[in-house]
Amino acid sequence: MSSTTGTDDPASAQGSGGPLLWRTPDEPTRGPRRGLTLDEIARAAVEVADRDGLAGLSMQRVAAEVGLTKMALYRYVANKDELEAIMIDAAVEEPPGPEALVGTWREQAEEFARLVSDVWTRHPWLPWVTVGERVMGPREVGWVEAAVRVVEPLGLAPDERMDAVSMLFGHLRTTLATASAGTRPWTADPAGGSTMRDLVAAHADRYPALTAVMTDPGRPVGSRWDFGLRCLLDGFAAAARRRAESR
Amino acid sequence: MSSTTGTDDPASAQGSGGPLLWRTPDEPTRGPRRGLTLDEIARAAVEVADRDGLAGLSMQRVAAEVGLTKMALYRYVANKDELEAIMIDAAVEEPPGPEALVGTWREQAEEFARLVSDVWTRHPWLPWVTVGERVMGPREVGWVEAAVRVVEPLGLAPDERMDAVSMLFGHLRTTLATASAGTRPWTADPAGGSTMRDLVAAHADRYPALTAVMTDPGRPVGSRWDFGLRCLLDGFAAAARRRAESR
DNA sequence: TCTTACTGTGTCTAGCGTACACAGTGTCCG
DNA sequence: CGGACACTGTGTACGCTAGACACAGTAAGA
Repeated sequence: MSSTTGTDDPASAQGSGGPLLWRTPDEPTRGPRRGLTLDEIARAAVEVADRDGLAGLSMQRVAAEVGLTKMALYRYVANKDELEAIMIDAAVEEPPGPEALVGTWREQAEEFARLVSDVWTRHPWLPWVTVGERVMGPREVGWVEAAVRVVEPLGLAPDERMDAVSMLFGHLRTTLATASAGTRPWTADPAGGSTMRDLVAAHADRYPALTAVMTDPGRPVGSRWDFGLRCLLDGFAAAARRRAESR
Repeated sequence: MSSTTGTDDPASAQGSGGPLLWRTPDEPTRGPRRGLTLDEIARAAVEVADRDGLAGLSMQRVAAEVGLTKMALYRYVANKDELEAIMIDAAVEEPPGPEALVGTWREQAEEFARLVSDVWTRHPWLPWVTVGERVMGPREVGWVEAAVRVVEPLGLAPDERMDAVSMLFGHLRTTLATASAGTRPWTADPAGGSTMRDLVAAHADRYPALTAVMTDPGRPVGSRWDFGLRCLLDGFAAAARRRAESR
């Protein structure tokens, strides 16, 4: 049952994404050296995704990028999910440390949102892939840790703290995912670009409230981003006030 | 250029998801009658997705469900995206009319969230598929219309109204998408179930803030749902106050 | 009756993830 | 020093996907 089994599986007997993310496997003594490191593969995969999007990411393409056969990749990762796991943790880079976030909790939150936005804009596929049941890597957990630190001064209950962090990430994800789809954020959330505007205009009688909204000239995108984040942080502040009063 | 071309394509010369959602194509006079209606196909597709999830949804499976060959489906829809479009609009059902939402804007918002939650829980794949650049169907637009109506009394600017609606949908999506993945919402957002708890516990020194959060017993799920929505609506209220004061 | 438009079927391609057998390579042990 | 053996990378194969295309059959208009 110990590691003397000498199996082929790079993620031997552990769930996908498990050990590779959190533990450097002990190097084998026998056999040819590996031509690549996991980091190189992760970086290549990130590059492919940056260039061709998530849909263009295939074992084939990544293998070609690093000069390997498709099947040779399976010597490094157990399956595509695990590849995605390591490339996510490679793409998110190092989370901000305590020294990078200063000032009031609100200033820290705004700065944190800006930092996440930076990374997720550099890798537009990130907001799409960081949903659902996954095993997070150490760096990604580090980002969550940083977010929890930011909301700590609010004095919320532990689970409320986590909920607030979830909401913050969710908001950023929604905003950036739709923004990266080439659409204006607000038309995109459950809509689809100018087509939505046209459709609403063509059925103005059915959608009076939307028609009123659509005929508005619209403000610069910057103020939209501010509005959403401000709403959210105001909500957190209200929750904190509520909790402080009830105590 | 008129419709006398007599093409094979069901969505002739128009982008995917276009005409089928918003316009009933004129029935042909010649040739055999169709064995099915679009609605029947949409319902079958919804059933497949409900049963096997989005990953299990393929042209093959849907075709088999309605007793057709895979390729015969392409007589009804132009491609898989269009199939998804019509099945989304079939699954969301009729949006709530003005009579269904009464009381203060806050009560209406809470009721609206409950209604969306109902539908998205019945069809757990819906929160996942209603993102990104798409053409929305009439019913889906109806839900957005209803949401805009709800936030109208707040007196926000038109684009702020739309932003608020986007945030509301985004929040519900995040919450329900992660909830339907079988995970507790707060562990799932950027995490993955109990593994996250284990990982954090194993690296408590690296993640002190998270460790503090994780060791909390946790409240019932219901109060979590309340917390998030309350935060959001408090944020909207604050925005409305801000706007009222500045005017 | 003949033409024509339409429905549904069968065949085919390109691509996907991945299971498996195998050739080559390098190290440790007898 | 000579296997034995563990390891890396390759090639082949399978089942699946979306979709292009050619064809048979059917029904209505000219």
